[in-house]
Amino acid sequence: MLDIKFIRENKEIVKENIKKKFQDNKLVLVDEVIELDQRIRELKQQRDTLRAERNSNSDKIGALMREKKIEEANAIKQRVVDINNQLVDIEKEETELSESLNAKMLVIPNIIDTSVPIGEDDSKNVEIEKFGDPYVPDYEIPFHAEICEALNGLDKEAAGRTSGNGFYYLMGDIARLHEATIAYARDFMIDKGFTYVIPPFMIRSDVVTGVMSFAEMDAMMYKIEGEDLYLIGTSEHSMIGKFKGQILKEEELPIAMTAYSPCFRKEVGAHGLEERGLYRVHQFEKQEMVVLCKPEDAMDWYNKMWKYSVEFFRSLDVPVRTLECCSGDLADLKVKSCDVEAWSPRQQKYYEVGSCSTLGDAQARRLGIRMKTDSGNQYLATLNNTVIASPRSIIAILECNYQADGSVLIPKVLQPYMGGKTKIGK
RNA sequence: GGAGAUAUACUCAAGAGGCUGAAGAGGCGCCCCUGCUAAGGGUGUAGGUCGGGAAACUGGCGCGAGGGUUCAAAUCCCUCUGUCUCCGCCA
Repeated sequence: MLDIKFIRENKEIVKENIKKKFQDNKLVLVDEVIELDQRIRELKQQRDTLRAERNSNSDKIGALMREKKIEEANAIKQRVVDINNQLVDIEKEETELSESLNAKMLVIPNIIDTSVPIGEDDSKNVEIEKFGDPYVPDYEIPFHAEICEALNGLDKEAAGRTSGNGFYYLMGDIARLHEATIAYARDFMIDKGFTYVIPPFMIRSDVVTGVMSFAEMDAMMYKIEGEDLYLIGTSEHSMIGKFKGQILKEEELPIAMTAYSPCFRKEVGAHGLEERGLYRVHQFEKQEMVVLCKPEDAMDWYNKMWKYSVEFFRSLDVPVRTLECCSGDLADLKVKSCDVEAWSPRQQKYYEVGSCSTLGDAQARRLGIRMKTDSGNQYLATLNNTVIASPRSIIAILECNYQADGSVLIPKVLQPYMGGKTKIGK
């Protein structure tokens, strides 16, 4: 969400930005928003003048009542009743226009960074850099679910019976590997100076609607029946919700947190979950980075954060690349975003394991997250990035460490989290 | 889940329909005394947020949130939420 003042003063920039995102159908919104804003401010003036008159009259009534001048007081009362009647209409129009303004403001996209490549859809995303050698062994690597099953580590059939498609039982060393990656990710981020946080895994509807659109909500969120609670789709929901409506002190910033949470997603419209796999499932666990900082520091944090992801996967010996999101593929709230993709020696291509984004101050403006400064309050920048999402991430570990004999070597950094084990299988 | 208490500005805290943008204190500024620390006295000061204005200034809103009653609500009524205490239940 942009600042209405910014739109007023930078109409052309906002329009240009919409074009860059190939959303020309939204161009009309800019002028509509400016007109609405103009009209609303006029109404506000009228409303406030009337209210001021009412307030001063009410004071007079109070004074007259004390002096027991009932007649005079009653005459003024009638005047105030008239004012109140006028106010009803003005306030009604103001509310309607404000709602309309707000709805339009929500869909005007955030101003993207000048460095964002221009392109219509994800086919125009740009590979930025590769890290590590995308190695392909001379023996065949099975599908990850088959590796797991061969190691007695996965039962999707049973999960299908208990919970349906998109669920899984992880077992034995595979379950332990899953948990080890999360624990290692947690400690990795703590070492980088991030504060470890375990947030609520369910949030109320007012928080949900604050952090996402209704369309996203329908497609992602599970609702608890009979309660005003939703299962979180990512810890970002409760982590950003934590600060909703808060005014922070400048000296508290930046706030760099690494949150653990299970994540629950309906994945409606994901066109059928990949049945045998762990790639897209309804339930997974994630270690996340969430940063709140001053707007001027956002780009530094952004660059730091995606590099942490790269460093993290490289410490597991998984080759990765960074893929920058082009303008058309960038969500409306985002200023800049890139995916970190892991190498799959089986498919011989990279696939997404994490996503790093800076939202500028748009998310904070929407949620009222501010910082107190000497010259008034300022909206903060918010950023988020995946450290690791498992079980998706263990696909990379399994494939990259698969041996010809069917066993899987455990990356050195994970071994302490696996009780010293160096491999899974014989 | 039951019963009760409570929610006021950076903090503590008064307030019970109009004279309250909100006493008082801490805090903060300046001055004095003392002087290794701690403390004491005097004096001054602001207050959140959204509009209008070049500015001085000015208006609205605002006392957990949302509604309602009233000419007028921090104060009365309703709903919701958080926190605390007790009881019950349970990882």
